[in-house]
Amino acid sequence: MKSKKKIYHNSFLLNVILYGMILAALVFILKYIEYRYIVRQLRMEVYIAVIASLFTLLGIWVGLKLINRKKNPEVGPNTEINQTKIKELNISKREYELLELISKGFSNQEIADQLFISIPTVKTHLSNLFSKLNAQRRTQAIHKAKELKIIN
Amino acid sequence: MKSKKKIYHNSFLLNVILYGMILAALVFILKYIEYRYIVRQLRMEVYIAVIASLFTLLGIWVGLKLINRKKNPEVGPNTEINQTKIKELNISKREYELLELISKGFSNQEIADQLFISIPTVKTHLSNLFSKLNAQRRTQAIHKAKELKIIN
DNA sequence: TACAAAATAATACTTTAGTATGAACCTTTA
DNA sequence: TAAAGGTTCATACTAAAGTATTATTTTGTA
Repeated sequence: MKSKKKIYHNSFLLNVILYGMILAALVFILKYIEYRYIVRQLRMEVYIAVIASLFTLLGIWVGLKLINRKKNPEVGPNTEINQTKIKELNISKREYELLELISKGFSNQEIADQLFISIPTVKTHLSNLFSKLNAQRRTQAIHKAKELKIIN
Repeated sequence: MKSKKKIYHNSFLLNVILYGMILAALVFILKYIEYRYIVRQLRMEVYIAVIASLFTLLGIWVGLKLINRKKNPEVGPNTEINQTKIKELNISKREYELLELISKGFSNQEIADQLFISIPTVKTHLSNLFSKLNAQRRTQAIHKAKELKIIN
């Protein structure tokens, strides 16, 4: 969390510096054009058009950067998990853990191995979970859990 | 599909017209400022700064509009179904139907009843489906199918 | 400390799920 | 028409999954 925020902040600073440098470059270019056009006594309109175009492009670039900063946080199809519902259904920590594992397609044996518990224990947890979710099968439990937004 | 494209096209035209009008307004403002500053013999830099600021803002606005056009299509939590992958895996129509049903938590018996077929037929279809998805269990098949974005 | 809830486990059993094999029946297409 | 692919079904298994009951151990908390 903290490191993520820091990175964000740094990239923001970086962009500000980049923006400043590009601005400086533009001012330099403008000054150069100004010098040439004043010396040659060309039409003012051309000068204005160049300035307008350059800064419009700069604005577009800044606009895109701004949007990207807003877009990143909403990336990811993962729906927010409904913690309230989990507590409402009295689903324990361990039961929820098992729920996540069956949703990933693991068998009772695989779950037992991963959590260092016996198969009977896995079955007990799942049996309790199913009754809390009012499900008869693990597939049904997974489906209901997703509809209730308690898993992704 | 077609109506959606039309709406898109129309809103694009609308934005172009809006952009044109704002551009015209800006040019008018510029001309006014030009007139005043030339008449009063003020410094060129101030004039340039005003132009640059205005067109930068214009650019930001255009940039935002461009991004919004790209952002809208990705609205909606339902992921697009990967039809190509389904064909790649040689999953038949019936097999896909069964896949959808097991993902909704139905048992073989319930599926047989819904589709007016026998349980052995359900098992045959699922067995073939599992081998195509390289899955050992229905829960695993569901999980893999979701990862491959062939079901929601 | 004592109590409640949670986690763990075992046994015995029933029910589903999944595999393997073979076969009949339709369409579609070469 | 013959071949191919898809759908259907059956039998006979094996392997998981799920239920019910009972019981021990942890753990958090009044």
